[in-house]
Amino acid sequence: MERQLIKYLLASAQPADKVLLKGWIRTKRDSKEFSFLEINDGSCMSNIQVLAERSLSNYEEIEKLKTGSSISVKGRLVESPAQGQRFEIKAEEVEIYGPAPEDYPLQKKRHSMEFLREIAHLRPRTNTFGAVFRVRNKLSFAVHEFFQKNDFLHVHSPIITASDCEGAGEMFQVTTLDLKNIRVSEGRPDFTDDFFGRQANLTVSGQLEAELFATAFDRVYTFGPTFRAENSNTSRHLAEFWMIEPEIAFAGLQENMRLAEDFLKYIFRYCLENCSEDMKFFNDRIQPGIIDNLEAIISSEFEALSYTEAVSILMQSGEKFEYPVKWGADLQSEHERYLTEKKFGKPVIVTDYPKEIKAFYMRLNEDNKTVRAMDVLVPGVGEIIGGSEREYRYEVLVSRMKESGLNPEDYWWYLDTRKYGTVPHAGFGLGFERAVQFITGMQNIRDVIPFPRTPKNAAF
RNA sequence: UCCCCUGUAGCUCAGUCGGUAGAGCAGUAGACUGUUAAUCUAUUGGUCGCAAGUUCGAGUCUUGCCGGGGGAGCCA
Repeated sequence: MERQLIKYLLASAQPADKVLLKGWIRTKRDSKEFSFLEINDGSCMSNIQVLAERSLSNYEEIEKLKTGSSISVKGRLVESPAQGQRFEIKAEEVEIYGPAPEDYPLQKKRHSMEFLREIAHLRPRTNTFGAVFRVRNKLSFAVHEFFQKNDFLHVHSPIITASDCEGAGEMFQVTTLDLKNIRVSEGRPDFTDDFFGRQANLTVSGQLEAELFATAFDRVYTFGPTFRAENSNTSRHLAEFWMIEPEIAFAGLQENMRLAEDFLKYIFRYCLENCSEDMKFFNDRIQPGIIDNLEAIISSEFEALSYTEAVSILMQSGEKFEYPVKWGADLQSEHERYLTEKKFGKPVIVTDYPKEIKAFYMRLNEDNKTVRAMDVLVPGVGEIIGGSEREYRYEVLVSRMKESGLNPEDYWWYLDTRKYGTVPHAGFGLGFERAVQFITGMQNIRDVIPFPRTPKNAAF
């Protein structure tokens, strides 16, 4: 007899005589002559109800089973005589794989997210995290599907990088040197002894590599782990996270904005259509209204405005901000919140920021003051995408590097793309976990990644 | 890294003015012929985060340390 997943059993068109299912007991209700076992196998949010009667040969053991135990059930799929479910299983044989003693931490009650974070090895067995990781899975698939349908090439950008300074944040060092017994010359470790013969780090961005490939394949994307050693303690930062970075050649800021908007709408719609049961759970229990919200976003146009326009809107808003709004200063979280949550109530794309507050590789505008940057802000999460049209003019890029205190020689390979057949191009970075957060309504980014890495925390 | 809040039973939490520890769930024992977070009866369970201080007396007040959360910065 072939085992069937619970999601298919529950979706059956009619009863069936012989079925086999396996899973974990979520809860059990006993009566004198029988027990109801609610079984979940992770294939869907719903449990299937199993009726186990005293006539079963091992009923005495079944009766003692507790929440968390793993079992296999052979029996009949029958229409349920009671309210609450269409089908249930009338057990004919119950095999016990592993009972769960009474100290199983996930009892049938509400647990706090903080407590569940401390038992990250068990939390996938809860309703909330089951839904989160099913949605995360589908979302990941949707990312690939969108790009593949649109002729993008997936690039596996390196995780270890030896480029001296990428400038996107503090880096984790990668070394095989014996740190307890390190050879120092002139006050510094001698990296010529190290594995790569030079200092190496975990990547903080695949963008530079994506740019290289875009000059060959036109449209590319990376989707991989990214590492930032910042001492960030917030609900939207991780030390290890997954980033999606498309890069398109023969394109500028307009095409980039269009891509970002189409992409977000596509993956949102994909989740609504393919995770409806889980999305209903988020809508009912985690963030009321999230489904309507996403649907409204899919059918509306993102608001696009320049940094200069954003500053003037903020100054005329009459809002009392903790940090004053001033042209030239970066937008604070409260300013971004006002724009996306209060003023427009939908995603907002802010473009053309002052060059002083953005990275060296962004295309300088004619005014010599601003660069073709874009940030996509969404309600609740804030910045979900950061990107730009890239500076493709060799001389301008070199002088921007020098202004930023970088040594152009360290980037000779990057500069080569501007030297040989340079082309206008653009791209952006999307924080995958922030997208999962936005879609599910989960408040803390640590609860949308299987095993979160944050300062002072790398358990599991 | 900075600011604020918080730490009491396995979990979620209450604990008044400083007077010696409490509920629900889970567990345990039993009842119940269809339950849906099943219900009903009884019941076990505590280094009140750690350390020091004030006091006749500290879960409660003070200080330090540690853990957790929220906000800010860095960004995705």
